[in-house]
Amino acid sequence: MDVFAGFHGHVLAAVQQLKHDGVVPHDASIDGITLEPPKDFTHGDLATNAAMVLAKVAGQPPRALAERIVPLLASDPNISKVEIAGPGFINLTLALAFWPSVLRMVLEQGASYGRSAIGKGEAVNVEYVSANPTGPMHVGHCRGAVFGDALANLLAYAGFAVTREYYVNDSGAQVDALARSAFLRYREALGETIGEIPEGLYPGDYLKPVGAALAAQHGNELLAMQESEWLPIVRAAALQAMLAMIEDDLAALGIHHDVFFSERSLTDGARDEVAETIADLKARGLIYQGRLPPPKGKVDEDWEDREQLLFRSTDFGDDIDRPLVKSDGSYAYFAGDIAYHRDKFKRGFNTMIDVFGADHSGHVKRMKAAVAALTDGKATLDIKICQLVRLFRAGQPVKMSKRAGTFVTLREVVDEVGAGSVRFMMLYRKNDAPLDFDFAKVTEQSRDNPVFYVQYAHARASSVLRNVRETFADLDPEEGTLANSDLGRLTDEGEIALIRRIAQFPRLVEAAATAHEPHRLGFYLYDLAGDFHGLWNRGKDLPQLRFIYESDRELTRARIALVAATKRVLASGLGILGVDAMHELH
RNA sequence: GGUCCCGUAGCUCAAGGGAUAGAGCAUCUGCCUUCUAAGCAGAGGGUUGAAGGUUCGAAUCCUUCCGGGACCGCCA
Repeated sequence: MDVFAGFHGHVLAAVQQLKHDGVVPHDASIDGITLEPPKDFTHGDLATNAAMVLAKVAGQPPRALAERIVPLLASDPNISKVEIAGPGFINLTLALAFWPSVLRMVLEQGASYGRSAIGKGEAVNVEYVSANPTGPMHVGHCRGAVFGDALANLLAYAGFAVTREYYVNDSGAQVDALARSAFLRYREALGETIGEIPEGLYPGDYLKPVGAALAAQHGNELLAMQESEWLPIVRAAALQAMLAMIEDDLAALGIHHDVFFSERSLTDGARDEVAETIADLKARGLIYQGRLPPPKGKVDEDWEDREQLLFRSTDFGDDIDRPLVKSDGSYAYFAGDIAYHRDKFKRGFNTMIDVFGADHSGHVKRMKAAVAALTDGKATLDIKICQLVRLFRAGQPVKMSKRAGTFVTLREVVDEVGAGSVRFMMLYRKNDAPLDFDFAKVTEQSRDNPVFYVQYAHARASSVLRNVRETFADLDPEEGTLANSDLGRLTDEGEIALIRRIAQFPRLVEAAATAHEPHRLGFYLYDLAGDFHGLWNRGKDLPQLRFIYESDRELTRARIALVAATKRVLASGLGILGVDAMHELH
């Protein structure tokens, strides 16, 4: 829980008092009132905008109103100074005696420090990756995969009941093409010369083992069958192999899904979920037969003006209504996707998050429209778009071409720089901004490489905890024991700054989870590492500031407690990002 | 043509509607040989693409425009 939550309560109580005194109307909204650490610490430890928010309804200038609030806050012994500043901010400076309580909390709570209950156990479905099961994962899938996984971690940490889900597009032309490709490999495995893989099929070597397995299992009996007979058999085998490969690739990045939801299962079972979904929409009056205007701009040769089954998605903010059935009578992909999201809702998810690549940004409006329509607005769908990743090698763009077979697989990237570095870099940027990934940069040992910088801080903290015994053999660097140190000995500006940063962690987790923005955690960890390294560096010139200070055992003990708390928060934060916290650099 | 995203220091990027817009790199000026580790400290550097609007307050929200990217289908 937020270590500052109690102070927010004080502010609200003060406002309540003003209402009681008739200074502020009773029905005045307090929603906009915040109490948060200011960007600039010279403004104090916490600042509230209460006076500015209430000024209008109270009919008083903000600063005058602030004058009324100040005395109501000053009585708290943990608050050493209350000031009015700028346009009407009320700045609180916390008593020096407050900070030890924060450290003690970190050390006592250990891995739980920073966990939050704001999720209230609410079920959240995070769907990510969902790459077509027709081949190995390539580097383009990396970002969405890592983003979705870290977001899921973050939400779980904030108290949501998270389900990690992968939508398997195992229905449609591309998996039939996969089956035909595998069938060629099967014939190849039986000794046939198959020559070049035809255009439109998958040429990769990764289907050879699938062909070989089919040959081992079926001998040449599939050869005698019609395509309509062998295709389902080969398709099932190929899909299974592809999914196993994908799961393996994801595991290399530390990613594991709870549910693999088959698109085919929507129509393959006893019931046709897509038909039910369309009937559902029809019952709501959202389905009609109609014509769409031809696409503007780009001339489409195949465009055919025809009457078709349309979903009235424009009622929910989409740009045009969307067709659900193709001219050959089969369902459009979108119809299945709606049925899938309807299924999520039926499974109890009122909060859904889809992580898409930039190439799917066009689907956002229609998907949100569908969810709004089918759930009467009871469910929310947030769609996070991950922009492109551009690969560089020492500043030079890496050229990739699927045709030339020079595209980089996810596995290659992970093998070269390590899962931790890949994950951190993929998260060290807002999801909706493009990202440059340089192989050279992420392995560089410098401040310029945030992965290294944060890892190094954790390793350095670990090292201090290991080494303290050499000076004070009886000093136990275990968290629970350190919590009893005389933490009031920590009075240096740099030490307080570090504690202050550590104190931010819980609220940062909550803010990042609420905004669905895991990247904030990456930046926070970089700042935290910076504070820690900075303090270390000051000990270089000033031995009396060193963590291990030979002439003062109790001060050392307090400082070791600070190091342990720093290490703990670094480890927790890295854990949410899914990055290993290293105890030694190598 | 339309939709979405982006535009912030020389470069790469931060910044829950809050105060004097912050980091790293690069540049400049000093210092330095390690509590095992990346050398450190300081300085300069900005009309937040432009113009309007909303409000106590806008990089952030709205409108229009400019520039860059992604996308547009009865594919999946």
